[in-house]
Amino acid sequence: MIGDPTGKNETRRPLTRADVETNARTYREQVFKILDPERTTVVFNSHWLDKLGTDGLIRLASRQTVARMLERDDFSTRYRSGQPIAIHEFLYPLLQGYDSVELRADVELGGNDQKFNLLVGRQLQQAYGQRPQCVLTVPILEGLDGVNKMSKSLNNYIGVKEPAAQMFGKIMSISDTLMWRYFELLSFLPLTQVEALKQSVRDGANPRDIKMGLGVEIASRFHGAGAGEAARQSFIEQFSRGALPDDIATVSVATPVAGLPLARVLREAGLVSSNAEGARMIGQRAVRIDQQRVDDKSLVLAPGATYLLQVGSRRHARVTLIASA
RNA sequence: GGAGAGGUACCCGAGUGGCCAAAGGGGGCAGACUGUAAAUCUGCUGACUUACGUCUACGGAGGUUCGAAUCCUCCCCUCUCCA
Repeated sequence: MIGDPTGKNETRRPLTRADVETNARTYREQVFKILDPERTTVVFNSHWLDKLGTDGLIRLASRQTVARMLERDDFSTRYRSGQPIAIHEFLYPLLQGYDSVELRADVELGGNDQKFNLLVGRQLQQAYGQRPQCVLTVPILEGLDGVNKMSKSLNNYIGVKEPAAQMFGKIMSISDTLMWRYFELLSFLPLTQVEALKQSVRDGANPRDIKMGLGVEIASRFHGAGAGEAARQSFIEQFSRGALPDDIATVSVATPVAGLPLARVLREAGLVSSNAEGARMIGQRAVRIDQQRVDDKSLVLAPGATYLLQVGSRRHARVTLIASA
């Protein structure tokens, strides 16, 4: 119920039990996209941490010093700059390290931002008379923005459960520079081949096409080879030729006989978050009905018809206006 | 425990009685240009309303005032220095 303070330059608030359970469910779904469920055991550290009690916690805490804690970069930064560090944040690495003790871990895998926590695990294992685990860290992948690490809360991520077309599209949206980083960290291509691709771009190849290759590889990995190639095809259809995606959501909107202003229809269809935003989008010439650009904010749509509505180039819905009493 | 500084929209940050739905920047979104790249230019960026306008919002609760982000009281929180 303690969030990892890693990388956060601010105090982390404790999570509720319900938060943890929902998160765990999601993690499980995601990780089994990659790991074999038959050969995987999922354990909750609450099994042993709940039993720890005040006594155990104090014993555990006695194994670690404040000086050592402050070696950690984000803690020392915050400490020096006078920002608060709550005590429970010190507990996090301790408890995570204790997991290694309980599991008698041989290897712990984590992002390189986890190095400190992983090393605490080694130290605690030694303190409890165990052979310290090996620690394997991997570089952290930057998110789609190329700046922050990929994270859901920053909305700069590609989800492992997302449809192939969406994965492909997101890969295409990253910058040409960032693409190489994704090649290194995500692609199974040997680095020598990645280097060869870089050279080909320097020799005049269109980076877009190289990026498509990456998109196919990623989409295929989670959805099968056919799906990756199909994603590439529909991407070309959609964006290079201006065609529409084929998986447009269909929505019904209850409409009074007198009709509903376009901005509200957009809101009801979930294409914008408020009527005001809808009106703004219309004003900015971002809205299309049946492929026709609309800039009349006072347009009212009558019930009984189905329209293809678009906001910008990425938001579409097929909307049926159903007469309501 | 003592002294001081501060809490403004997604973030940073200006604003010390009306011209404030609140400067400026960042971020985001949209348009142009493109390759859903980068760079650049332009616009938008609280909600409801076709609109006039109404409501909500400057840490919280009260108060002063015709009128408060701005003044007063109490409370909460953060930071700095000292103990």
